[in-house]
Amino acid sequence: MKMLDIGEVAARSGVPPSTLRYYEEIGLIASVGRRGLRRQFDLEVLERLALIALGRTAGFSLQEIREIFGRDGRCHVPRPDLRRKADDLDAQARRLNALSRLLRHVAACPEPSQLDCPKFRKLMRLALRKPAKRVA
Amino acid sequence: MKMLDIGEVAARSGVPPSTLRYYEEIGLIASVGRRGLRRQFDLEVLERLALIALGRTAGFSLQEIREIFGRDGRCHVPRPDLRRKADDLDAQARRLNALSRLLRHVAACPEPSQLDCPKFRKLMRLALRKPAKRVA
DNA sequence: CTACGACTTCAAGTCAAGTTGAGGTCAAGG
DNA sequence: CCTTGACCTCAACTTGACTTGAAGTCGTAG
Repeated sequence: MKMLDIGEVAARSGVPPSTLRYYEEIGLIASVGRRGLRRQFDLEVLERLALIALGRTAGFSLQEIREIFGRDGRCHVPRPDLRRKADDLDAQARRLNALSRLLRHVAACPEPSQLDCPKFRKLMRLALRKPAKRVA
Repeated sequence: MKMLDIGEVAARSGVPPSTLRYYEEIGLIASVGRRGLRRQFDLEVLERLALIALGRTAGFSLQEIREIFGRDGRCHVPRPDLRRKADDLDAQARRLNALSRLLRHVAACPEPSQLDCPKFRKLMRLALRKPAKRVA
């Protein structure tokens, strides 16, 4: 089985070695062993890192990600919680879309102050539906 | 014109007074004056706070938010940048949707280890399209 | 008048998520 | 043999976003 040095993992994933060590320290990834001092990773870690990056951009903390994609590739979160998180993500996605439309409108609108533009205000009310609450 | 004490703003917005002072300090919101020592805010600040919350959950830093919805309600970001940010938001929204589907699948899938499930792997590849890059 | 509660400032503390640096190990090449 | 480069550890530092605490200032109610 092909093993990767930390440098290789860094090169392929774009995640710096210092961060990979940190992630290992907090139990977010695992090396499969050492060769001398050097950590060896197998290719699977790359998928895991991609998933971690994804979770991060979705606003999950590293702790949450560890829970959701717990070491051993198994998920230790009860199913209803997962579905709730999925709902949160959907709501969040809708907010992002609304914000996106808002930004596009700002980019296009000639109105001197945005707050004076009725379309802006309408888009904003729309973006603010679902009061933007962080859910741990 | 109705003015609000910091405590009222906190009560109506859910943002604690300490945070409101902090936001004022970094120029993210402005009070319209003082009565004695006390900051007075007008109602507009509530909309601004909602917008800030929205921006935060979209992953913008407070600095970015300040640029985008710059003091005076005007935006000081060049239009192409705004459109680029909007594109980022759309991409991000798509990733969130993919992640949501992934979570829902995990909640439903009986496969002992997710990595063994072909549907999981497919959803994951899908979620990972657009390599999840943070754009300042 | 004075006590209370809601505010004020300012400095320091906290937390997550890393990064940086000093000093050490090891294998391979010249 | 000895240098070089890639790795190692561990502690300390950084940044962003707040929070906390001590000490002080108001204005209104009793």
